[in-house]
Amino acid sequence: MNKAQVVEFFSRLAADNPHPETELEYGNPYQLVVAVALSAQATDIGVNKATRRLFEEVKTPAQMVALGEAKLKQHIKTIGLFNTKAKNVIALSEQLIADHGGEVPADRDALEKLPGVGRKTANVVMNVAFGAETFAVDTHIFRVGNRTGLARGKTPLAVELKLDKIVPQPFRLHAHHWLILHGRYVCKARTPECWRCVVCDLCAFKPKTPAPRQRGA
DNA sequence: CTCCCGATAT
DNA sequence: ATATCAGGAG
Repeated sequence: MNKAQVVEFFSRLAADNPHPETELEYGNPYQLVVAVALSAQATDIGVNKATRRLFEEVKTPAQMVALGEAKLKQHIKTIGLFNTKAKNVIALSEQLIADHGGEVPADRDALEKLPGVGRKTANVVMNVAFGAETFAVDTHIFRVGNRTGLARGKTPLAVELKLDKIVPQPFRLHAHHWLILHGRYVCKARTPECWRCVVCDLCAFKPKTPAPRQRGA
């Protein structure tokens, strides 16, 4: 995909959704960190379902530590990997209190030192909470980048670095959300819905099954 | 590379 | 029944 095509790619996704946002629910940067940490290998809908009640009583690291690991597990029991996530969230909260005065650091390296926070989660927090032009490559972006030919790589990090090179202004701030939402609702893992994709003509992927017959159309 | 792990879509 | 879901750590 050449430069003009990349611009066209994002122009269309932007026209489709001018103000893309995360679908994770949170009230402050701390809750965002927790929500994203909980979202590994789980759906945003499933995470929101659990955090809605949790975040009513827990808004700070201190309140999370006070709640305790056992009660936290009960809150997030419906999310996959809940044992390790509960342990990480408690430890992460303790570390925020000990090393950062209970605040979320606006620093990628500091974020990555938090238990349960890797490069992808740190990139999400930097982008959503602090407006940094980061590219958080999750399962959706990894798939969309490789499938379309926009940004190919064998690892999420490789795709991230590729995106950082090729995505121009004024798309850099929201590129990662445009790609995620596109991957979640159109360029799906199992059954990509190419017949209603706005960038299908720019895409390297050619579906074997055509658009389904619509009733009355 | 393996393990972690419930809910949902296909 | 199985693949997939805003991954990270050992």
